[in-house]
This record gives sequence, C-alpha cells and structure tokens, in this order.
Amino acid sequence: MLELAVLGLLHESPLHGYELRQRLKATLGTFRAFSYGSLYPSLRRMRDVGWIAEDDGNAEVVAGAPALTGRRGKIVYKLTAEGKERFAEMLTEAGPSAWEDETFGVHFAFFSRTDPEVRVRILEGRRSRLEERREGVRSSLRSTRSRLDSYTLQLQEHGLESVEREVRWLTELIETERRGAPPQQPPAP
Amino acid sequence: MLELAVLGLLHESPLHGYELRQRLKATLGTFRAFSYGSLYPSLRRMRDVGWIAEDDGNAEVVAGAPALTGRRGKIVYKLTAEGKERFAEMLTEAGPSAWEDETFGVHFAFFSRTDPEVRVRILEGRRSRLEERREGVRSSLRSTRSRLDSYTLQLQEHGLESVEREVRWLTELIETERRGAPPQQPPAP
DNA sequence: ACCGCGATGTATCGCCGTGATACATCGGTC
DNA sequence: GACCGATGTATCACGGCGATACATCGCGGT
Repeated sequence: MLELAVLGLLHESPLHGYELRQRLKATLGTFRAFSYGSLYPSLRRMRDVGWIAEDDGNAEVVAGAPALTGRRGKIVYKLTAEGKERFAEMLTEAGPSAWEDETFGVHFAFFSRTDPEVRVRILEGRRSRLEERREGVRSSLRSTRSRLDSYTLQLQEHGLESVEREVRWLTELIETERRGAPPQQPPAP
Repeated sequence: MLELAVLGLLHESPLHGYELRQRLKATLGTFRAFSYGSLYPSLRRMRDVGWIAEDDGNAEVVAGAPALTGRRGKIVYKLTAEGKERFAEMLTEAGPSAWEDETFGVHFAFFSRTDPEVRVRILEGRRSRLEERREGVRSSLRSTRSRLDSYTLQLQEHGLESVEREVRWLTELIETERRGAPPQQPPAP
C-alpha cells in the first residue's frame, strides 16, 4: 500500500522523507494522506529488505565538523534493482487487493506505468465492488426507509449518490480504455 | 467514535453484538463499516467502565442444563444511566473531533437527537474543513497540472469534484437548518 | 546585529480499526 | 439425518493516524 506508493514515487526520482510526503499528498490528492507516522517506519523496513537504499550522492564534502556536531542532513532514498522488480510485480497484480477502497487510488495513480489489460481488469474489479455496495445500500434503504429519521435518510442517500457517481466515473474510464487510446493520444497521421 | 455510535444505537433499544453491527451498517451506510474486531473489544471496555450493561432480561428459565453444557446465549446490552449521560455529553461537543472524516458521519447520524445550534456548528465546521482541502487540491493542481500524467490528473479532478459536491451538500443542509425546520416540521398552527 | 517564526526535516508512540480466522448454534431443505 | 447458510461471540497481527518532540534553515522586522 504505502510501499507501492513509495516505490512508485522513487521510480521517478530519488527523494527524501519530507519530499516523499509532499508528493504523496500531491499525487493521491483527497484520496489518502499518509502521515510520517507510517512513512518513516515504512522507509526503514523497505531499506532493511533492500528495496530502497540511501543515496548519499557525492559525499565529497568536509568530513570533520559535521560528525562532531552530530549534524543530521537529509536522507535521500532511491530505488534498488530489487525495488524496481518488486514495483513491476506489484503493478501486474490485478487481484482484489488492487480495488479495495484504500488501495485502488494508489494503483490508479500509477496506471501510466501499468499494463493496459491490467488497468481494465482493475477498473472493472473496482466497479463491481462498488456495484455490490450500491445494491447493499439500496436494498437496506428499501426495507428500512420508513423507519429512518430524516438525517439518517439524508446520509444514506448522499452515500448512495456518491457510489453511483463513482460507478459512472469508472464506466467512462473503462470505455475510454477499451476505445484504445488512454485519455489523449491521437493516432499517428 | 465507535463508542458514540454504540451508545446512540443502544439509546433506541437494547441489542446484542451481531444486531449492533447490522444496525451500524444500516445506519452509517457507505460511510463506515466497523468490524467485529473493534466492536466486541469496545463493548467490553464500555461495560467495564459502566456505560452499558448486560441485559439479562427475564432470566426466569431453567437454570440447570444450560450451565452444564457451557451454553452460550446472546449477550444483550443496554444503556446505563451513566451511558445516557455520556451520550448526551458527546452530542453537545461540537469541536473539531466532530467534523473530521471518520467522525462526522457518526455525529450526523444522531442529529435528530442533537441540539439545533450544535448541528449547525458541526455542519459549518465540516464545510470549512472540506473547503480547506478543496483549496489545497486546487492550488496543487494549478502548480503541477502540466507535470502530471493523464491518470493522476484524472484522479485529482475526480477527487476535487467529490469535495465540491460534498460542500454543496453541506451548504444545502446548513440553509435548511437556518430556515428553522429540520427537514420537515411545520410550525404549530 | 539579533530575535522570532514558519517551513523544512527526521523520528516515535499509543490508539483505533480492519480483515482473517476460529468456533458454536439454529433453522431450513433435500 | 446430513448439510448449509445465517446467526452469534471472540481474538490477533497488522497498518495507518495524530500528536508530539526536536533540530535546522532562511527570512523579515526592529
């Protein structure tokens, strides 16, 4: 989850923790935050298993004073070969884990590096997931509508509309995918 | 959070765990699930601090065989006086904790038992929370739009529209509240 | 020249909720 | 009379969150 996101961002360029978090926010947007409380431990774990490494760049600078003062500089991470492999693997996995609430957004964010067939499968998986949920809400609403106070009803209906909207969005995306060209890409003249 | 929800549901009628979870799903809808993994421990804690109690109803039945077989029946919980107090207190708290993502839905679900002024304050708090987020996304979008691939862009814009929709919904609710009558309630003739 | 302050930067900790799993009972159906 | 899905209670490892701590940097104000 977080790991996939980190791998994906580091795939573009080496980054340090703070930057990583900014990019996370900018890339995932409203969808998910990811606090430092999960980011730093995650970075440590990924470093320990060797998917990422500290990129000390060119450490040709003075080697005396900094050490004495306990000076702590930025810690820049970059992908290792293993990390790249792992990232590629993760992008081909189109199982349920790819279309759950928490996961889908991250997978989607890296769709431009995902195989077209996998993309469609994930989008469809996500859609049926939401369709199930929609039916659940609908039937629950049918059977309990009269018993609910107006606020609860309001909440239910707002939720239902959100899901419906999401389904429409996915349907459009799927059609676009099927049509061949991902968003814009006019055929060569 | 879960505690508020449980208190609110038990306020209507005594329930056992399984039922509680069904009601949770039906009441909160798409908004939040709450698994047994949090429900049962929470019930235990709330019982320990005395907000709820096991309602053994009329235990006038046979007292022999069941005990011998280690028979485990339903465990029905009901609110204690303390629990009712605590619930009332929670409903008057209109702080940031009431309009965060995870919390808002639960508070909203019990609006019919919440003071009108508190309702408006929570709705407004929620709205400004979302407006902040919206501005964040917008400015991040303004400054990075050109650098984003079409999928990331798609995700951003979908997220932005979701937030905008939510804000509109809240604005309508606030206006309805201000107009006096919570959804339906004609003034006495 | 100095102070303060907000942004940058790394890190930890307790809390809460999830999803998987286990296990037992009950009411039907074939 | 055997099976099965719904009902019912419970636990555990795991992941992420929010608060918090602390240090540095660059900047504007006086």
